Amino acid sequence: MPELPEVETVCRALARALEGRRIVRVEVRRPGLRLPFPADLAGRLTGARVTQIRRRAKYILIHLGTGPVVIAHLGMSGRVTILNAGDNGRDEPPGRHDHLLLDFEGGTQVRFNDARRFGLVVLAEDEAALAGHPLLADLGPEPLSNAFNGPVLAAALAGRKTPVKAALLDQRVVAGLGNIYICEALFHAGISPRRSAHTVAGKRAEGLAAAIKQVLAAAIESGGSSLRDYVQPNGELGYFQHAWAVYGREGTPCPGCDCEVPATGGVQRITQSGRSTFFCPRRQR
DNA sequence: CTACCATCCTGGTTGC
DNA sequence: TGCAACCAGGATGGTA
Repeated sequence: MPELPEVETVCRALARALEGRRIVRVEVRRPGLRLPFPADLAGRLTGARVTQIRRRAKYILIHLGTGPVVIAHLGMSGRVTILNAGDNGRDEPPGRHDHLLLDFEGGTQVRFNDARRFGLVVLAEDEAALAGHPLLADLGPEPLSNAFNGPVLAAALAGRKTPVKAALLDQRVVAGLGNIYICEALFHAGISPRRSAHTVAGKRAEGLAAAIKQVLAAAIESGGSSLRDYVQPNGELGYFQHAWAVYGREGTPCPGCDCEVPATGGVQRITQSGRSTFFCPRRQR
């Protein structure tokens, strides 16, 4: 589930539920995920008050006043559930993949669940150390910010011979995109995922930057995309998956030109960088 | 420096 | 129905 729109949705829900509230209990249920949990994670968080929750790229940042900043990433399968006092399941015991539980004053509990354990939860010492943290230091611009536009994108792609699809997966080019939204943005921009990255310049880069912003904004508006049983932290389904033009739609007619590519009968699926790419070879050049 | 590949893990789906 | 193979939203570290 978690590319930028899903992480943004999670951050907004966490901010609404937790900002201003104090952590009263922390349960760490395994040694770590992709990275080990910080030493004494429970001790460092217990008693702290959440001052602000923000997103950077696909990272969730939980600010604790003058204390450390929690840096969390959902990986491929990470989920966050917010359970308020009286909610269904609030008193159920944690499941096998509920690795971290945070209890807040007022009875709210946050569960960090991650079946595949590709996610992570680490700490930056304080706000001053955040930007320079190794996980964040090399990230490219936020795609929805003014710092990201056609010329900036073109500059980041210049000199790269790799396919533009692969370049966009590189978080140093632009932060927060993943496999799904790259396919969607390339489709809306009419650019082939196979096109060499450095040839996306000028007007093409303008169009791609605009398509990225538009697709991400629309997805956030829809609460993100639900894959499998992904739900927002409040239990609601995101529904942007119904708006996908090409992702997961191999063999269906291209919704842009309504063409049926003779060889395959519509949207094609290829493998790039070991991942599935979906596109319309007629509309995307 | 770029580019490609394997790898970390579990679970759901597909195909025989 | 059973079971094996394959596939999945990400990121990194090694090798060429």
